[in-house]
Amino acid sequence: MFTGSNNVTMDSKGRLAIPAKIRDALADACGGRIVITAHTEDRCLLVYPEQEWAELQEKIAALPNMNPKARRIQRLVLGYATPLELDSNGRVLLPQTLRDYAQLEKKLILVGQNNKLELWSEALWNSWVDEDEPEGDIPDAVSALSL
Amino acid sequence: MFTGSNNVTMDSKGRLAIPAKIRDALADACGGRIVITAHTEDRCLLVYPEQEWAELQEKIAALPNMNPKARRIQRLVLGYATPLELDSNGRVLLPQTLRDYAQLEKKLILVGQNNKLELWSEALWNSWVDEDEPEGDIPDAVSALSL
DNA sequence: ACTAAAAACCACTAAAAACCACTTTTTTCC
DNA sequence: GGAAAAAAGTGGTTTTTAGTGGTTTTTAGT
Repeated sequence: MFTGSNNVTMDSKGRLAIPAKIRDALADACGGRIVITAHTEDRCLLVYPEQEWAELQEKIAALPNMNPKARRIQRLVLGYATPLELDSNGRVLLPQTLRDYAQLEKKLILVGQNNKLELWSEALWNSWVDEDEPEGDIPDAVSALSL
Repeated sequence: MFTGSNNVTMDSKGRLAIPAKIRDALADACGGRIVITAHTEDRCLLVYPEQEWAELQEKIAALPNMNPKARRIQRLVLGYATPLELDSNGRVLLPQTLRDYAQLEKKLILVGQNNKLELWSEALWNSWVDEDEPEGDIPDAVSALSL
């Protein structure tokens, strides 16, 4: 399980060093075989261990694709999904299209989210943290929460 | 299965180099024999392995063609469908009518969508990605999703 | 038969992948 | 607490492969 956040840096070739602790967790979870894709609701990337991804991929592929909302999710999630492996120094090379989608530059934040990780541009992460509370319905499960 | 997206360029003759990884996947799936046609809901092209296309073609042909929506789908999908082969350098030559339909210029994006690929003009892809969320019904299967 | 366009072929350039070396930080042992 | 060793992170170099552009040959149409 992944928790906690890390500052990471992307070099000029788009290589990203995975922090050693997360690297170990990934080695346990999936032998370092991961899939990175787009988040549909925010401009950030999702990092999945291979098996986690396989389950999600099936669910997404099964959505009714004449529905616009479902088609949007399919296009983005399947369309950006890229299997990646760590190089000999524990780095991954992020494809240009993923860098573009999440507006990644040098300074990034890698955020643990239990079964996956999120990868944000530091600037977008900070402005998301500063954002006002979202409007709209609050599900019962959220109202019932007690931190 | 096709996932992930690639920047590709079309040269002045309308030739399009298929990225090596996708080329390999296509070689497995269909020996490089593909069919390209129009997408009915967006101005982009669909790239199918031969067998996938054969199945789809039957379904489309079987639609009730007194219905306007069905007739539209038939005209576009069957009408633009073109079998193509890769040249010795792994490129396909896109017919002018397909280029026109999808407003393809030099810079394109090739997007994996599991059993097929989508080919977009980079400009149209970017404006689609930036578009607001679609209105309308959200299927239960979508609401229940958790990325 | 001649012209024009399209297909096949060939050569070069550029980008990606693998490799290697160095710097900095952390940990352990004295 | 300090020094040494190990691990982690960073950057650059080389090699290979993929992508790009141009040239020639064939085919088809007039």
